[in-house]
Amino acid sequence: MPRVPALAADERLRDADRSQATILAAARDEFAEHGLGGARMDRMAERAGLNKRLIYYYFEDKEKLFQAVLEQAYLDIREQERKLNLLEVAPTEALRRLVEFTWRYYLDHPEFLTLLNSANLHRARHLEGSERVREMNSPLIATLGEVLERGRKEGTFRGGVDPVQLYVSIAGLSYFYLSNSHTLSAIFGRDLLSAKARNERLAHMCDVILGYVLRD
Amino acid sequence: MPRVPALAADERLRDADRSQATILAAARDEFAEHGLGGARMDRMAERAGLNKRLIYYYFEDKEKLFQAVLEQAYLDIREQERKLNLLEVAPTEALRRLVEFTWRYYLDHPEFLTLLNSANLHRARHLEGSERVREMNSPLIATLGEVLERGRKEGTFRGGVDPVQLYVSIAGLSYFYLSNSHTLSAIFGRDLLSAKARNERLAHMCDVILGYVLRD
Amino acid sequence: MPRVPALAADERLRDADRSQATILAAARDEFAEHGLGGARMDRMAERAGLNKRLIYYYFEDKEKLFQAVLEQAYLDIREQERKLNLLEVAPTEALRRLVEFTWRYYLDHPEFLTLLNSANLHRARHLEGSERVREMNSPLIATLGEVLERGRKEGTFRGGVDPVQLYVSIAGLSYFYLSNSHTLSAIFGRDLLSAKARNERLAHMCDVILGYVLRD
Amino acid sequence: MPRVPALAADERLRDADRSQATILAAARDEFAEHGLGGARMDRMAERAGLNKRLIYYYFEDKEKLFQAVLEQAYLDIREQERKLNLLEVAPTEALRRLVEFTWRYYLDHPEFLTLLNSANLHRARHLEGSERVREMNSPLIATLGEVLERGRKEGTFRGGVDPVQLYVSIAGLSYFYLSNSHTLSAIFGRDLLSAKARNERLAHMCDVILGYVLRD
DNA sequence: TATGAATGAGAATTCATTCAT
DNA sequence: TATGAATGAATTCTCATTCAT
Repeated sequence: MPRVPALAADERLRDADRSQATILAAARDEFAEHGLGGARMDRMAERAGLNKRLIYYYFEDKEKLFQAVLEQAYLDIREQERKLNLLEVAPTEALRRLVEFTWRYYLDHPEFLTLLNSANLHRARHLEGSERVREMNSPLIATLGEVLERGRKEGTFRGGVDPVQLYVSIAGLSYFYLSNSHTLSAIFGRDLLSAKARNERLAHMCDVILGYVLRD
Repeated sequence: MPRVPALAADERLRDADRSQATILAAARDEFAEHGLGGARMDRMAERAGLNKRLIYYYFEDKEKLFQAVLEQAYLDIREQERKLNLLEVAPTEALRRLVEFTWRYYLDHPEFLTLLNSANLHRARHLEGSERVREMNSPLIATLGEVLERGRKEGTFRGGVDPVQLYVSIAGLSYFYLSNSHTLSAIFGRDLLSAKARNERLAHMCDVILGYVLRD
Repeated sequence: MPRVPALAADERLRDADRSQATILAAARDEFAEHGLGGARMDRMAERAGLNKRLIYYYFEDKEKLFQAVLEQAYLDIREQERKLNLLEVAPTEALRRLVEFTWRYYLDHPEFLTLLNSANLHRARHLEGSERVREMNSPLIATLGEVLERGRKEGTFRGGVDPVQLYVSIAGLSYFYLSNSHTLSAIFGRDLLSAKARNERLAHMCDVILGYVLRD
Repeated sequence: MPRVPALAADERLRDADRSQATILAAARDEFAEHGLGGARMDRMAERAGLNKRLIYYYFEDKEKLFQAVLEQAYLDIREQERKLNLLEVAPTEALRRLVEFTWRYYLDHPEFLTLLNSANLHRARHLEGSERVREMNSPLIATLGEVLERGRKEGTFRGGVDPVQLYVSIAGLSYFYLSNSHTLSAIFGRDLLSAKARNERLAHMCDVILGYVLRD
């Protein structure tokens, strides 16, 4: 005779999902802070407030867990990008929004940068099997291509711009600055993360990207 | 009592130097391939063909070894940059040379990228103590500043360009593309390292940087 | 409150019996393949297609489960032996039947051999409590004793043959050959399980046993 | 300036050998007592009075260690068998010696029996790679074949006896009795290891083997 | 300068078992 | 009767580091 009402099964299900999500978040932070090699399963369990064994129960092993974390990370950024509605504003505005969004996202999600770094250190072997990741990412390039095309038709943008190249450049301008801010700050003896420095960087990047795309 | 005749003092020294250099190279490769957390002292010794104990003899511990590797890496790239003689050619040509060199260097030294990534994952704590690194790097910014100033005076370059921002952008355009080439290739389903793709990227980057600096 | 109509009491029981039998068979195979130490409760559940928790529900723990498996194994072989009706044929024929049966049974039930090995590795502590096992086994020796006695009276068998010794010898001749067939095959570089080899072994064993028992 | 005399290098070597031998003995006992699955690396280290890490240093992993233990075990019994000098005595005496030796050896080395059992549980995969084991074992069969041949020529032995079959029978008669003495004692309710029982068994086995081989 | 032997702390992973329903 | 979720205690194996010469 169950003491709780009929929702029990649902509850249990929801618990399982919640546990998995908690683990995933804890793992993401741990991987982001220490890299794949430096991350500790013990610390993840502690961060999640759950038994270490449970991580293996749900994710099999460290490698598979990392893969799950990566997929989740891409899922998140691409979902946010979709919300920018780049096709509903003027092309120039669309590009500016993308540059700003990318900058903001990397700034707010430093873990995304280090996760990418780890993935690349291991030659993206964690993405190879994943078709989901490719599916997730192609819409972005399609959208960017459309923006460029509309700008060109309108007469504001130059022609012949490859959306993949442009996306990589937009991302790279933010990425290198933020991912390497520690070494760069040490090297150039100047705080690159002060509010002023950040504003300057954003302005610079807009100038660079728009300077390249806009017709003279 | 050694059975082989005593070596001349400087001969022994030369052996010592050679051993250190061998270790450093082995360590660089190991750190580059596996990251700081994933690198194994055992493998370094094996790569170097020397006893593991010797690594400790010369470099004290893993952290210090990583620091030494990093310093060596910066030393090398900055030395190569110096050879570009950017002040002896026209400003536009100087910028183009810098873009090309950076691209080329990252392409030829993929280990440099992963070393930087590792250093940043650990918040550059390996550079903090090192004054040498700052000293190494400032001349580059000074030179770039001079190039920009001469371009501006000449009338070819726009004014108000921060050499640090520009350097970060130049580096970032190559860095992101190459450092993340594995994930990007997986994500966009397109080989970013084919000869054709590489040429296109280089052309694109020159366009972006010069498009930004040149006066319309 | 179950959504399916209540089962008749005996139907539920039958399900319970079936589950227990399924578990027992799965456990027997798992113990036989991996030994007591190497057997995995998880795998048993999987083999049985039942929830792991159920094994504990019915058998309390791994040790008790092993004991149950062992008892079942003895129950089976002794029951088969009873069916030989050794007292209904001539003594010589009875012995030949026992040798053949033992050989055949070990050949068809390799799991019996490994279960015995495991039991002995653990010094038979799984049988100590079990009176059932002794009860099961004594009739065999009694029967064999009778066969020998009849043979002696008849004049075909020599006297003074201890039925326990003889039974151990009959079992041992088959057991060692089959239980160690892998190492022996490896050691002597000759397949001991080919049809020809098996026939030869059976003939050899009959010769040995009858050669010993029969009066010259 | 070394404080110990020039033998140092030898000393060290001997230490390494001694450590390996100590580990091997500890591992043999542990495997024999608990089987491959139940053996604990920790306990081996404790038994050996050496650091657990050292076991991995010398033997790589548990599987390889087991293999080394097995090879050592075969090496030992075959070496002892060689010392029997079976070709220097009369054929009947030679067989009796072999039966007695086998019995004695199994009695004195119960670990040999359980090691064999473990090896067979794992289908002798630990011997597959090992050519040494085959080499070790073939001389025994050759010797036994010669004994049988000489007995036949002499007129005391029957012809057509396969030395492999005979060897397996000799071993099996002792093996089953001793390896399963625990279950057999429990089952038949009679102590099979008392001095009296042991003497009776040995006499029985000689009777069985010689009864088979000798011409009537 | 160079090395083989040795170690303690810790890492990923496993396992029998229990909880809650 | 049956099950998915959860756990604590091991267990195998790894790693940076030190010893002794």
